[in-house]
Amino acid sequence: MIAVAAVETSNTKTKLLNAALTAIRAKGYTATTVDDICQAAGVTKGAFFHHFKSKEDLAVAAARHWGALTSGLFASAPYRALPDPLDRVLAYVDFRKAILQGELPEYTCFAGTTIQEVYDTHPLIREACEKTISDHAAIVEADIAEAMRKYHITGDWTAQSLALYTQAVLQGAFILAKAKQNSAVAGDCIDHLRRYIEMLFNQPKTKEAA
Amino acid sequence: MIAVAAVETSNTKTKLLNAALTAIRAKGYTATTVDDICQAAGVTKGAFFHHFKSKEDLAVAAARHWGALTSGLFASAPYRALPDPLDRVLAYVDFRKAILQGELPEYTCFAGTTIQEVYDTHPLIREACEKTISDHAAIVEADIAEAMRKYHITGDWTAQSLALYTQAVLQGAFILAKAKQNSAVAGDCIDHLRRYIEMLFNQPKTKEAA
DNA sequence: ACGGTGATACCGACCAGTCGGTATGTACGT
DNA sequence: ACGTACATACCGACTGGTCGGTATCACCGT
Repeated sequence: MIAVAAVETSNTKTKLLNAALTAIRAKGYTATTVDDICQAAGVTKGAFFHHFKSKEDLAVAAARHWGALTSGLFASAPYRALPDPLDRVLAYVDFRKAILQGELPEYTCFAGTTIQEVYDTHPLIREACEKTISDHAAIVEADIAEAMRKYHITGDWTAQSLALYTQAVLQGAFILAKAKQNSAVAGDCIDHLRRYIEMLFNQPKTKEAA
Repeated sequence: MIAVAAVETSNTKTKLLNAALTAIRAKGYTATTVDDICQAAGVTKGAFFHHFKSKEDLAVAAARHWGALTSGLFASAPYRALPDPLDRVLAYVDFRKAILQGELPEYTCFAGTTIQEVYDTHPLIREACEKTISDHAAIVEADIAEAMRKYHITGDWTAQSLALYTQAVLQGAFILAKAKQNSAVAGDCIDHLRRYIEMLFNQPKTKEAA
């Protein structure tokens, strides 16, 4: 009962959040109107402003929602179970490439897209988006750091900078995919990223290695 | 006389174009109003619509203007005179890193920023931005291809894909810089990119195909 | 030398529509 | 009775774009 009630009460809110993610990824934050989101979610404006005090407030919540969705997705991905940390890093990259399916607004990053647009005008949204990117990078960083220890890799770079680099490549790959309207160019970028990581660790591995 | 007249007549237009580049890079396309641009350029709305038939028309012109500005910048950069193509590629990367000065709207890419926002809603703007990126990448690609020939480098990647990869890294680096509001993270990304290129060209001269 | 003509560049008040946000009302579980 | 969760009607500010008008200049027939 309580659980059902909780689901019921958050249903409208979740629908708004999901509608916001899709709409903003397709049209951008400013061009997406509150009415757009309400219509996509199938609720009225009154419901919108019942759950969010402003459009900006929704965007901040949507960024957190995005973080929760993605962290769930990666935490439960099969590659997480690989015992070798380097395998996990490379399988993460492969997983990111495998995700490039469907239409652009479906696989691009809400946080990266939104930050570009509002970093200077909406500090709260910027912070929320930054946090989802940093939190995600931290997970990759942990595997990289473990792999560096295991394989005694040292260089004039850190696990953190490499983890952030992976995110930069992905974000940049999305921009090229949007520019050229095809995901193949993004896949090529991810291939380069994988090759780089293999070279850094001096041991090319095939996707089947496990 | 003719030249002076030409400069005079295009002065207002150029001021609008430059104002648009700065404003849109800082606030995004949709959030930037025609009045914003007019005020920044110090001209009236009448002048704006005398030179551009719509806001979208201005954005397309601004993208081309951006392409002209950047292609001039890189064509006249000192590194262009280096005799060795691989030196030119690496010096290009160094140059991109050296550019990371001042405030974010000053060194980020108009084309990449704008594409993220309008790729799905304004095809003409998307095309214009895509062209500036592709044209720029083509210059890098030429040096990469020449370096591959000179050093007999072959791999399961092409000069074109590596050139596009450099652009993806740069675009992604800008997103991280905006997210974290500092340019150091972008510099670290460019360091990784440089290391990758060095490694690709330091491989054994003949490499077996995978 | 000069008035007429047309083209270009620019001005700024104005308009019709849109946007984020609010005010008010209602249905309902407790 | 009362708070939560919506729904609907509406508002004022703002936006992209228009339109009638002005200033300047080159050109041209007389």
